[in-house]
Amino acid sequence: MDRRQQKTRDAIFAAFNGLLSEKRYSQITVQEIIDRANVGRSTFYAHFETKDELLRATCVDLFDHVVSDHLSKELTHDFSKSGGGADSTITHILYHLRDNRKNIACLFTSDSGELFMRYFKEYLTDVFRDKLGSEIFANREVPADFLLNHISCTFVETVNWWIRHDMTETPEEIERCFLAVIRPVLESDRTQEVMQ
Amino acid sequence: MDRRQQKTRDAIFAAFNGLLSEKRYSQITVQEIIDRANVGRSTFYAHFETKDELLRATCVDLFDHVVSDHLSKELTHDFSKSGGGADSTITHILYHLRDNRKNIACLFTSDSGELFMRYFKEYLTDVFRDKLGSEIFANREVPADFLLNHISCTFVETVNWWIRHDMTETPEEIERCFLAVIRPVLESDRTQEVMQ
DNA sequence: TTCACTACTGAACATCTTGTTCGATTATAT
DNA sequence: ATATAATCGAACAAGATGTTCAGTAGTGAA
Repeated sequence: MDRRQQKTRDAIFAAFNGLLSEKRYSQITVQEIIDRANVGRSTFYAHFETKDELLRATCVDLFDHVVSDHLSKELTHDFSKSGGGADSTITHILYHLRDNRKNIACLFTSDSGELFMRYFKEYLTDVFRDKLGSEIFANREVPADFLLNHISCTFVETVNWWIRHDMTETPEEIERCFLAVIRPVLESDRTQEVMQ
Repeated sequence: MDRRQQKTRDAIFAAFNGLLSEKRYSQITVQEIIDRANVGRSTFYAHFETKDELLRATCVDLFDHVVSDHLSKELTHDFSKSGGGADSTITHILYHLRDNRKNIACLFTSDSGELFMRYFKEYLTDVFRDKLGSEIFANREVPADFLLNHISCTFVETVNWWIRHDMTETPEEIERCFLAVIRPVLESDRTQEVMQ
């Protein structure tokens, strides 16, 4: 990729991130972004069709950064009775989220929050679909995509709750909360299977 | 209240609802609303400071209409093992939601969806806090407000999933899905209490 | 009915935002 | 060195927001 493109893109991201920590998303104008990024107006629109697309791109970048390191691992282990704890994938993701607190908190709060959460959910749903063994969703009382949706929504809402608490809890405690409301669901059906 | 005020307010709500079923929230302008409501520009701003406030007021009206009939009942029964089914409060709320499908679906989809869901969650959290016995949240492995948040988020996400499925499932099936992911959580701790 | 309020009207206005266009300029890769 | 691609930035049309204000007309109470 042309260095100029990369530079422009980086400058826009940086400007946007800076602004995002100062004011609410809907208050940020394209004008402010290009002023701070020091790029021409037409250049901005050559890179992003709308401000929402810039937000989406920002989110995807962030998710990739936070999650990608752990994508190689299977996630199924985390949800099993024996899994979880300090070395689990989920805990690592939570640590990453806390490290990126400055960026993420301002995306979650204010009025970009809803969009951010939607993007986060969509991203996580894809991750969980790929990385959770399909047998987890099989033979359930509820439709597979309902359960998948429930798991990713619950994760995002858990993180959201954490951030609203200023991330005072440790990642381990948050994982415990998350698993406390997800595992019983997965196990309750397992029980049924055994009982059948 | 002055009849004129009420008339104006109703006209604005009606116009807004009509527009909401035709186009996305962010595409709707104040100009269109006042044209259709047939009120003066300054009148609109005398009633609502912003378009978002109008949306919020619309949502609250809707929630009250959908939920208020059942606010007198205790909700705790729904979550118990014996509760639920055709005569439960939750099923009734789901029926109401389906009856108001035309209004609600267009609030859920499109770009008002995120805001709508936030308002819905806030509203439901208040309802659940008041109407669920406090003992449900006591002595849990997870903080009470985490659990409360989880329940209301799960309900809203369940409804959201339902609407994305064009409400093809029956309210009873949806209640079953909702309870299938909530009850095991409430019971898993109960088990712990017994084991203690 | 009268009368003091209160709400509505609607045009006009300043201001801001978006997204596009285009000729000139500058950096890049080979 | 040169063709190519990216950027610049001013100018523009279109349209939205929110305010102001003088005039008009319902409303409720006496």
